Amino acid sequence: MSKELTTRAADYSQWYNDLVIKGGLADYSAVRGCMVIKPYGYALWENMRDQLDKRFKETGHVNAYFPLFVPKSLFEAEEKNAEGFAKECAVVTHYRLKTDPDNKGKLIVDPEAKLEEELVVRPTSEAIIWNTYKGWIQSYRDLPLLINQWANVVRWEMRTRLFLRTAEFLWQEGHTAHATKAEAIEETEKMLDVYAEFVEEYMAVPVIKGIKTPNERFAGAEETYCIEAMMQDGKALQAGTSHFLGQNFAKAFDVQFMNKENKLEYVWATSWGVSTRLIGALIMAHSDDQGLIMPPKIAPLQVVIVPIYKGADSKPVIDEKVATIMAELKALGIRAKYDDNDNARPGWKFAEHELKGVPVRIAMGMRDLENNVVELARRDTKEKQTVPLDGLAGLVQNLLEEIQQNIYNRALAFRADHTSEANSWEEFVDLLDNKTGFVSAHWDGTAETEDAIKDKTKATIRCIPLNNKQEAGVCILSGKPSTQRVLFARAY
RNA sequence: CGGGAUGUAGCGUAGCCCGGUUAUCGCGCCUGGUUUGGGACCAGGAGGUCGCAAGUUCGAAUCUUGCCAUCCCGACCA
Repeated sequence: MSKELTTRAADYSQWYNDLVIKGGLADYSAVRGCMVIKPYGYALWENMRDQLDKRFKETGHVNAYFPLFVPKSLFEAEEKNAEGFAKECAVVTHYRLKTDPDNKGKLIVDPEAKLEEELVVRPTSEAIIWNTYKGWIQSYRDLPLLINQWANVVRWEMRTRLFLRTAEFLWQEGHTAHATKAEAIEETEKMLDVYAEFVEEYMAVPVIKGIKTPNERFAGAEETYCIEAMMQDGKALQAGTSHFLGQNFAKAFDVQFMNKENKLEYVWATSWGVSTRLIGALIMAHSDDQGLIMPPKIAPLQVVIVPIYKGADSKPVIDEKVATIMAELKALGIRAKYDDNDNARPGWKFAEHELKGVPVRIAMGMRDLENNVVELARRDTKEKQTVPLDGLAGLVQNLLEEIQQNIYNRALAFRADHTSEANSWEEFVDLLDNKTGFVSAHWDGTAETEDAIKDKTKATIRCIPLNNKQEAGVCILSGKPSTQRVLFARAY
């Protein structure tokens, strides 16, 4: 079969790629490091985007759109931010092509059409946005400014992976300006909560909320908050970040406001983002060797109905019954499809919908029709049951909720199983190598130790969990005193 | 970007070492028929710049060089 998947045990990376490609989420493109998001994958993204967008708006944000290009002089204004991204920027240097005089039918960059100032293709939009905010903010009455944009960004990565790290990706980036430090920090934390709630409740992926160490901090931020998720191979994935930017960008772009006391002050900033990388997290957190497993709340398709018929006579009878079921499902807002394509037989359809991760499948044949029942199958456990037609829609609705909860619980249990405490270096290394997952251990708080641990084990500090328990201990590597444990893991 | 591997029809592949008729097989696709409760069967058919570009040769899927892409390991990666 061309649709055969690599198993997780055989080759986890290949399994992941197979799911993305064969599950119809995305395809490789003609551009290095860039992918085509196919309709099924995009439908998933749209569902995720719609939920997030709703929450952003509920928390007082509005959407806007800023340019793809950032003049180099603006880009370099905030030094740390510029430095952090410099190595992965695509840069536009010319604005015209012309026909090659030496090679008919080919085009060359017109050397006459060199831009006076290079344009950086945004790897993130702080620079262009803060340059704009300068003109929008004069008074405390203009604050807070709470803006989000849905956009694409480009980061010229050396090594790319479908959804997890592509040269171009889709995301949202919130950029807010506040009158006080406290309010900006509150915003940073609020948006982290929005992310955590969305990822847990809709994507059914449990996350750890925490803050990054200075080493792992966003370039130009005072503090980076993050949510960290765990994949089925025990590796961590940063699922979203929310940054408290202090006054760094306000100072770099000279954004000041007049406060109530008629004094000029620099504004306080935040930025926060999640990307199509979340789709990678979704895949690796839930799916199995048969294919994708979509959380019902954001699944492009929640229910698929497969007719089983012998001869042309029975099909119209089934069609009629299914039309009723479809109407009932749609009345409850359930995304359902009647897969009556005659080219494929039922067994093929079952396998295909399992590959695509459709949460619930309903099969209906004459046998069922006579007994007024259908076969109801759930993707997460592969369990099948025969249920009466009466009250089917309600039952399906409950089942969708149960599946959502079940895959969350499953991921949570996996994470619990793969979260350990290490109290010695030997134990630490052993856990990372053999148990994988998060390892909670004491760290002396220095960047040197953090780097040394990374060099020796490839594990990084994923975060210092919020509201972390304070306890005296000694650093796993240096033996120096420590006041708290931090979460280590190998990560994507 | 460094090391390794791979690239032959939509997918998976044989052939490559040791150059030589019309590039192998399976799945998928098209037509017709029979089918349909876990990836159907029969018959007929279409589909190939052998990743791309140069080179060596009378002759290149096969040898050489460069490039591109994917995977693995590293570096890098907010």
